[in-house]
Amino acid sequence: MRPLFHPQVEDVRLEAVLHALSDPVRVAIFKQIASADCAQTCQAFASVGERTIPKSSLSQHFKVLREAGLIRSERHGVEMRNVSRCGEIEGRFPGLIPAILNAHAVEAGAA
Amino acid sequence: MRPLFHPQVEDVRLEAVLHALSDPVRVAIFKQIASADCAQTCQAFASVGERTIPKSSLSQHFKVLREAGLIRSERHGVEMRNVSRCGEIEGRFPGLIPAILNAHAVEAGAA
DNA sequence: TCGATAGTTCGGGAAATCGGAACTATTGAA
DNA sequence: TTCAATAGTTCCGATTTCCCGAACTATCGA
Repeated sequence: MRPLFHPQVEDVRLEAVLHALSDPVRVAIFKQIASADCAQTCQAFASVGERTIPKSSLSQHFKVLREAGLIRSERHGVEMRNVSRCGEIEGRFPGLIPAILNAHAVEAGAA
Repeated sequence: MRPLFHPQVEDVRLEAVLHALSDPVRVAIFKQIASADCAQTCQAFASVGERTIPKSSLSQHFKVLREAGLIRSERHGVEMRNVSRCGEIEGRFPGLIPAILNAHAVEAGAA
């Protein structure tokens, strides 16, 4: 099991961020992590909306979010704790994440 | 040749917008269309940076941007004129496009 | 040491992407 | 008109990426 890779803030690529958030499951995960006041485990997302996500897929989704620089994952005992890196990204791409989260909210509200 | 499809503003999906802009060729195209003061033809993007883009791929890229609601394409004689729909999208997802274009500029500047 | 839990990795089938070749639409000559 | 040229689109096969079940790894608590 190779160690988890987290890019430095200055290496975060816009392309990777947009790609990571262009998937409904991943935005849902990211949104919850970004708005939670405590770290979220992967397990917490075994189902998103009505869909059940197999854990291999879930693991891949977390990897994409992590390697895009959107979240930070740390092992604590048997589980993984995920926190958002919104603050750091805000420094690099001001307004980007808030605008995306807001757009997501607009869409959910209007639909 | 089926007619070009343009979604209504209220049908523009965040997911589609982010996906469309998560490709380097497409952001480059969109950025130029968004900042141009006159309509751009597809032909104008036969090469992006150093790469030469085959026209079948170019056509697909324009289709993705168009169906995501980011640009409007209109046939004028033998050529296609493309303009951005930034204004409309700003009404639906405030701040989203400016934040993405700004992030793109940041990246190009820092690299 | 064993069993349980939480994730990761592997591998094969499904879906999206790329690009060359053929096709369509429009214009401007001859 | 017909023909050639230009600008895009569509088709289709090859490559790449994505999805998810099965097997594997790591850590903890009996």
